[in-house]
Amino acid sequence: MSSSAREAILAAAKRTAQAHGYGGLNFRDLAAEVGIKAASIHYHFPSKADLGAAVARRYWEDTAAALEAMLAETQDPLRCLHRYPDVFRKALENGNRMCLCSFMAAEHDDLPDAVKREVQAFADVNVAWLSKVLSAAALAGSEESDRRARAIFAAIAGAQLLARSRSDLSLYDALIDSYRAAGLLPA
Amino acid sequence: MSSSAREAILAAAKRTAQAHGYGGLNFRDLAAEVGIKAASIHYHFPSKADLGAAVARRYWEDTAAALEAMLAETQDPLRCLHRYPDVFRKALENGNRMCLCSFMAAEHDDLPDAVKREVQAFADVNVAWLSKVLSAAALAGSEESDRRARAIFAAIAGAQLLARSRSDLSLYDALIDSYRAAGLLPA
DNA sequence: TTTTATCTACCTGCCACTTGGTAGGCAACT
DNA sequence: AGTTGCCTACCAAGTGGCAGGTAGATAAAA
Repeated sequence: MSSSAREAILAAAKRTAQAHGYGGLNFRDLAAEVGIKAASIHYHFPSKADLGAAVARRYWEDTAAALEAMLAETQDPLRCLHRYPDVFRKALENGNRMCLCSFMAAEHDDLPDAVKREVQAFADVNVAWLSKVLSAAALAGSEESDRRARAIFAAIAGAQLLARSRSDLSLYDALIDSYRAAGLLPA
Repeated sequence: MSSSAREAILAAAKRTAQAHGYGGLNFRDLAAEVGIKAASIHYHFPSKADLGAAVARRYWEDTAAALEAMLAETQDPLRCLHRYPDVFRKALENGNRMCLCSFMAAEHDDLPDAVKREVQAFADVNVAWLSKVLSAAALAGSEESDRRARAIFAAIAGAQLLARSRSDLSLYDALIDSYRAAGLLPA
């Protein structure tokens, strides 16, 4: 396997960044987790910025693929919309982690430009998908669906953040319920 | 002035933490900003955890006072509710910063317990105030108002996070508008 | 078929720098 | 005399990153 180490590094870095952010990434701990030496990571990712950008890029690529797969599978926009919060729920289930790009959004001022771009791409991917699904479900006009999509994305990110700060998964569920009750998400 | 340095440290630490989080706080830079030496900060705050907790505590105390003042001044719950998003907008206006406690919520796993407690207190203060105002405006039953308050708080935190990641203040305004259009916030 | 060269993927060892924190001193005020 | 408030000087641990080496695979040249 030529790039198994590279994949292992990406996977470990993703897990770490979801719990400790970009600033929490460091070559030594990452190397120990993968089972190689710190300097070897520089072979695959010359600088920390390269690593961070690669992790964030992989993150939104995976998310985009998962969302498209969900849509292709169910063929039901409303059902997809209903399941969308589960995407963010999974991170909380997995050791009270959070969306890598939400964390990095907070760290915005300290991110290399290449990383910032990937973080924005994650938001773009989510908003575009939500907008498409909202339109398909005929829940909003094509102009309004874009703004609604952004609102849903931001609200869910906030719910995840609040739930994480309490280590309380049920709080996340309650917040999603409240969004539905308030009309932000379809009931 | 006995505690002017202490106050200056707290103020500088607040500004820094709003842009770089708890992890971004460091004694050297803080001292330089205040005009004293790094070691001197340890006189006022023995450890970084003490400093972080003090900053977070002061943050929610100030917020609580500002919210109560707003309520006392206008005497109009609906008007207060309408102005609530401005509290979070101010951080963005001030150098694209964000709520100190939202940032620290992301850093949850790396926070000393004392800091975590103050971060939670900030959320409690906001939710309690919102809940009170919602009830007073007769917009929700006393049970429902609590859940609605949490939803509003989380959604606004998410909006701030997203707007910050784009350095786009108008995006924050657009998101608040969308929340109103969707019925999460009163129009 | 042996030799030479190149590439991959990793290693050891080091460097300059930053981190939070400590020890001890000193001058002013009470 | 004791306390307050700050200082200089230092430290151990950790940071990202770099220079240089090496074992093994591949492949072209002799």
